Amino acid sequence: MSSIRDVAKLAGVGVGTVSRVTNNSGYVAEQTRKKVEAAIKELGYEPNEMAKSLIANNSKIIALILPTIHHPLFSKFAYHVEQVLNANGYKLLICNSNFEVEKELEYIKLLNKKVIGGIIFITNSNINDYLSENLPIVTIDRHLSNEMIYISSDNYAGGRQAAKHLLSKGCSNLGFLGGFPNVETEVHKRKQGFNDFLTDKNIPYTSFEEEDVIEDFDKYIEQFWNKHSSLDGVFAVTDILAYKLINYLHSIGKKVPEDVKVVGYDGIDLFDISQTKLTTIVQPIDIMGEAAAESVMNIVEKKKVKHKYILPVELRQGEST
Amino acid sequence: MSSIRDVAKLAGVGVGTVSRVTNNSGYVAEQTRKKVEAAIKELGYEPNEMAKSLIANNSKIIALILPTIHHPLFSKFAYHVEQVLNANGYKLLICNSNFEVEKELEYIKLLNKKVIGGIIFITNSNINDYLSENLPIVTIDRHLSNEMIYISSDNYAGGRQAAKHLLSKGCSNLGFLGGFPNVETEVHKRKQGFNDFLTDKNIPYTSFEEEDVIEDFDKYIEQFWNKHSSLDGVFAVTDILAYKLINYLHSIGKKVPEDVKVVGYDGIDLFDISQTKLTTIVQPIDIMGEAAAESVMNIVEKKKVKHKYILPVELRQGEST
DNA sequence: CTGTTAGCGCATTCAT
DNA sequence: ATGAATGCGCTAACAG
Repeated sequence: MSSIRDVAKLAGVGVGTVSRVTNNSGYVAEQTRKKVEAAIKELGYEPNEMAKSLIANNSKIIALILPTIHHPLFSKFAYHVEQVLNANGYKLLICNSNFEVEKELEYIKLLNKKVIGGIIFITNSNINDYLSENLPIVTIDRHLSNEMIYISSDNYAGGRQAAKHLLSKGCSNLGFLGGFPNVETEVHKRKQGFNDFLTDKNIPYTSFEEEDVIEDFDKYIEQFWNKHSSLDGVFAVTDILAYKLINYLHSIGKKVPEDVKVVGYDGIDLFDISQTKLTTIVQPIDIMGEAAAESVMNIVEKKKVKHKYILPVELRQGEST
Repeated sequence: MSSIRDVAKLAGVGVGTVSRVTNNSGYVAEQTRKKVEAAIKELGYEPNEMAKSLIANNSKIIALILPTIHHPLFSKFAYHVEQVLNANGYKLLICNSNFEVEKELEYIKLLNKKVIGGIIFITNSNINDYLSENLPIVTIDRHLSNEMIYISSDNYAGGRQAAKHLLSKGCSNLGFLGGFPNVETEVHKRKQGFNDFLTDKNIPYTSFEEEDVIEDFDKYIEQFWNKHSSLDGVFAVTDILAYKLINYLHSIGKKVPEDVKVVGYDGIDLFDISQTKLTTIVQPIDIMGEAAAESVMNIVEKKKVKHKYILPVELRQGEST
């Protein structure tokens, strides 16, 4: 690979001039520019980005830390993040944390090592203690500190809509199927919205959650139904839980939506893979990804950043209610 | 952020010594090492990776170029690639090409710019002309040149198995539902295997493919069925096509597998989202990801590399046959 | 307008 | 065993 000096020599100019040409900065005579460009072409010269970053003391690489990229919601999110970043000359690094704090911390270190310039963070870990203020980090569905930018869908409104919808469909025995709320995330507000809507109307409902993470989801669903088999309307906190519940109900001879109606949350894309279209609260995951990308870039470039994005959700009518 | 000089000053040693400590290279007295390590801790020093890469003239970042990360097969592949890379101190960059050649070329340039050290490539583009030999590139399902390493599942065997399976299930009117084979990829061998198995036995079948990429997949499926509505056994070249076909058949009142049996190819993960489990040829996408990651790393580190990985597939019996 | 030079943070000789 | 000096490829400041 040829360096800036090779180009300078071939073009018969100084390295400063070459730098000015490749960066379109400062003055350079049209004649000289032509000579330099010719030399660049002849040598197939490409500026070494490492050297540039070393001087600029920054990196145009953004890391996306998430539990696993192998999840339809996250991979769609990642897609949109990458599209926006790339349009602005940034690159996207992916880290599957698998919920391991050590791996998350490792990537935070890359911030100091200047490998990456910023982080978009989807996590349930308690990493507050490890984070100093004013780090170029954007979190999703998580309000870590007052300083930190975060983005989420309107979980609270979504919970309310789910309750309202189930009622409007004639359900009288409502239930909430939650996950593992061991950490305080914005996702809790789904339940809160659901609860508040019903409580305001003095309508009782049952709730099922599990403090400890359970490996076997099918067992989890079974436990849920064994305890609450009289329900005729369920709000599942994620689409995947909703689908699993529907499959379970079918397996025990219950009909959806006739016997039980189910509403999910997320709006994951299915590529026509599912036969029953799920009624669900759709997050604008594309917009969320774009907002996340723009926010990190703004932090990195020290521009103004909105501290908080709460994006509107929408109920999509499917065949499960 | 503190630099190596700050550490040297605080520890009362030269920068060379600090370098020797952080890299565990050369001799350094136990006493001195302790002093240096103390200084490092006190300052929270992290070596600047940019500077290291500049000297080493390499990058421990690998790029994965694929059509879109928002596809269940690719995102699973990416997951496993990242796991292996990360275990070896490498990082993974994601690029959604959306089938655009320009974007693919842009990332190949990053190789020269030293931003990345290698590429794992999933593409249909004709990029041969742009690629010089001996680039640290591994391709998936694509045999670009004799020099280039490639990895794929045993598409040919998969095609044969699909044909054999449909016959064994009693189908007598077989069809192949293909995609857009405008470029020569290993995927063609799925059809070849299917064809050869049937031709050997003198069993006729019909084939449906489209040269130009069609945006509307549903229309594509409809066209297919309108032309070949007498089929009772179909091998769809991908799972997604298979699912779309099944949904279409249901919509026109056909029963699967009673009226028509369908076999797919890929074995994409569904997280219990689908009710009908598809019978399909399962690619070992996890192993493929791991092999891809190991291959690029070996190229980057100039170790021995196997030129070709053809990984075995397996038919998974579902409810669609 | 352009050439020269210092220095980004680090690894690596080379004396000592 | 260790400190000083040199240079990786580049940008920015400065002199001309």
